[in-house]
Amino acid sequence: MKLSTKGKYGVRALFEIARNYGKGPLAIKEIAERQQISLSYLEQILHRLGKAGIIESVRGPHGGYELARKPVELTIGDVVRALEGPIALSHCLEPGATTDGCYQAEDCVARMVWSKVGEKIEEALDSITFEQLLRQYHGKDREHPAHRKKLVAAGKGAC
Amino acid sequence: MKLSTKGKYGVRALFEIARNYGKGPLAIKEIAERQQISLSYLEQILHRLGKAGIIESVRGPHGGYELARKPVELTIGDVVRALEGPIALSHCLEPGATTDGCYQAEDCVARMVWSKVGEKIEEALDSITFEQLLRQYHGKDREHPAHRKKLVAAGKGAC
DNA sequence: AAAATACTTGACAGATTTAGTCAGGTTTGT
DNA sequence: ACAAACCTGACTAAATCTGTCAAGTATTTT
Ligand code: FES
Ligand code: FES
Repeated sequence: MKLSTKGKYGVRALFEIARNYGKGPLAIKEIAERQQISLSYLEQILHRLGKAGIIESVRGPHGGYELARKPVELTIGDVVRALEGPIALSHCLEPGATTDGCYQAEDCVARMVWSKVGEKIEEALDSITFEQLLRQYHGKDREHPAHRKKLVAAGKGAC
Repeated sequence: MKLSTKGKYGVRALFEIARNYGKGPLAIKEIAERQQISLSYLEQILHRLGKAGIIESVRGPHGGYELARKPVELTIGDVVRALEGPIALSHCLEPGATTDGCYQAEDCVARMVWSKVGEKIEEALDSITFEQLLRQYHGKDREHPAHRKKLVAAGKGAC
């Protein structure tokens, strides 16, 4: 039940992009430095977010990435789904799952369990918008790259 | 955001043990057959559940496993925690996490997010008891080993 | 037009985790 | 004593994760 770094990095990167909302695109290099994420890896992540319609890219000098919608319309759930795939605790609860290799419906005791829990997770993820994050973070500007760098060097724990 | 087979098999195995509640121990071989789980692998799983105080073992002939508490006092959350470790979306939200390599507290934007979501997940998991599962399953006895066997052979999807 | 900036895409590899096997051992009822 | 049944730890193959790398394509500034 851990999140992969993709999801965690994605939220952190989007947080930076969201902070820049309304001020034009933010360069990927800038994001990578502020959040101490490998630039090459970040490219992969941002590309996925682009395909999911969460961010838009502006090419050429002074280009970068910007939010495709207002922070209030972007939830953590959107990001996690884009980066980690659909929230389904079991394979047969995924959207396109076939009946083959699966009890489906009332025959399967476990299905109801994982389905119910999955719904709660989505609810929780979708209840948090980037607007809220921005508001919560307003003013506090203590997450300096240097600090983050030390953490990443330590190896474990960064979220 | 997938569950590992440990968690899924664990719930299925415990479901069988719970069905036998009050009727003495159930042999591991029996469980493995009914749920089509590899016997050797199941040993690992049951051992963990034993260490977690969820089941008790009876050794010797006619031995087996039985629930250590009443089905109404056993939740899916107990099982998942025992088999997949503490529910913590990020490493630094685990119980014994140190401050080293981690912002902790209000400095970290992401912390609140993953913490809040984690709580909701625990809530959902802990709201489902095996009593409920037994009740729901009462009478329906259509999950035959043969059927499950076909599913497992199919490779994907069993939950 | 050329150069600079920045995004795009796909292949690849090392580390880690998962899923499962195996080979013994120990305990206990008959 | 014997057999049924659990106990334990080591081991491995496969999958996934976490990045890296290299060679593109697109856009804007000068
Ligand atoms: S890095 Fe540990 S709380 Fe965020
Ligand atoms: S096996 Fe697919 S719903 Fe349970």
